[in-house]
Amino acid sequence: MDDPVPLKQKKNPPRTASPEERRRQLIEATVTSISKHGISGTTLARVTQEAGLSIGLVNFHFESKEALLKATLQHLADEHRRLWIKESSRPDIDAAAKLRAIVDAQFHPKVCNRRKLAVWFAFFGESEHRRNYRNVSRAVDEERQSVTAHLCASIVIEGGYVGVAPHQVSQMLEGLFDGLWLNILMYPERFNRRNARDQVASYLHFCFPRHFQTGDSDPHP
Amino acid sequence: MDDPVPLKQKKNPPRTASPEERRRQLIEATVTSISKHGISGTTLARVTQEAGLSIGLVNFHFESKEALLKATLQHLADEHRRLWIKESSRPDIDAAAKLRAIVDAQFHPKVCNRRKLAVWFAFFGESEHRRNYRNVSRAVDEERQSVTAHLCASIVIEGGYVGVAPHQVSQMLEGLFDGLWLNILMYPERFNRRNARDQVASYLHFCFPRHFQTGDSDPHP
DNA sequence: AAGTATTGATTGAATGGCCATTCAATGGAT
DNA sequence: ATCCATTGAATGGCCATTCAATCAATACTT
Repeated sequence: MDDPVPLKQKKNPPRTASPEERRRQLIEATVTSISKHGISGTTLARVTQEAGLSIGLVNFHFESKEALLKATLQHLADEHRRLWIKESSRPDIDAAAKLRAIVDAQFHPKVCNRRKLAVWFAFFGESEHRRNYRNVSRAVDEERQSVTAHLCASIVIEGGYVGVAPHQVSQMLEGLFDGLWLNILMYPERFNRRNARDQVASYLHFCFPRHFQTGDSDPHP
Repeated sequence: MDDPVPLKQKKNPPRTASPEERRRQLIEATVTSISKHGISGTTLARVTQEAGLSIGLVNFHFESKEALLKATLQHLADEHRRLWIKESSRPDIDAAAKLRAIVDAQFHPKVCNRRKLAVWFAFFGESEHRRNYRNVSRAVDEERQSVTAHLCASIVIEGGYVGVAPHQVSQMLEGLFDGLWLNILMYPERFNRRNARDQVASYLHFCFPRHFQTGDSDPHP
């Protein structure tokens, strides 16, 4: 039983069943269900129906509903981190461009859409799930703030700005990100990705006028 | 809270109370329960136990759990609105002071504490409750943004500021308020009322340097 | 190749627990 | 005596989880 299995057929054609594929399907269905019905309205029956699978599969591929939720959160957190890391790690751009990339990632359609925002705020909404969120995202959140703080520090030095505290700017950005996300989720007619980005841009223009131009887009009707 | 009445008598607390009083008690208990257990963990059994009343009372004084939740939200919204309206309506202060008063109200301990923030975010977290939130708070939220926008416009004229769009500042403030609330709720060691206020102050200092000094406000933990 | 065993994935009915709501009975005030 | 407030057991519905049975794919045997 602990013998290494001879895997000469690694390239097996898709079996009628899949290992990781099922988990992915279930997580995807969970995101959809949470965005429509909230966490408490997300029953295993709904998730599995959404995924087109039978109800027993959740406790087979995940140990419990709780574990499914945690995996869903982890999935979103990974996806988000990958996005801003990728864009802001390019060696060919300067600090201001990297900071801009982080902002853009925050409001990238892949991450910042009502379906996924609903999931984030679902986890923010109950203390039990907030604990999960902290476990999963605290390090990522702190990492992002730390990175932006360093970028701000570089920009301050580069531009010789005075009276701008990098750490404070980075904390402000963290607050803004979450607040604009909430506004987009809550009042989508008044707030959207574009003017959220413009808001942030206008703030950065105040902080670093020689590195950030003020928002270019037209006022939304 | 505590009555000066002798405590250790078996039947001393009034056995029947006015409907208003009972509603208040139940709403208070609901806030406590939601902050501890979330909305889905807030069962009528828990609420009534917290209030020291029997379970049947909720459906007597409110028509349903749903109605109790709505009333709780309304209660918080009213309390919040009363606070910033009161402080910012004083006729003896100028626009900048009024704007400062709105900011202070947003982070006043009576409103901005983890117990009540948890309730707000509980309602943000599920689409069904978000609908309730919108019904109850949309007008208030828009009113507040409108008021701050007008105050910003006054300040712009007064101070002759150029390149500052009042509406954009007010939208930014709305975003900041929510975002800082969330950060305080989520990471209370890194974010608190005071530095939240300082964050906002530093932003307003950028916008209106001659009207707002950078965060040197009186300590108010 | 064909047949058989083994392992792993899938199904959904059954189980037991929790919950909002109801309501008949009781208590207390006027 | 009447009316309103209060109580909490009973009801019925929903839900996560379990598990025995079933099915599919691969490995093993002849």
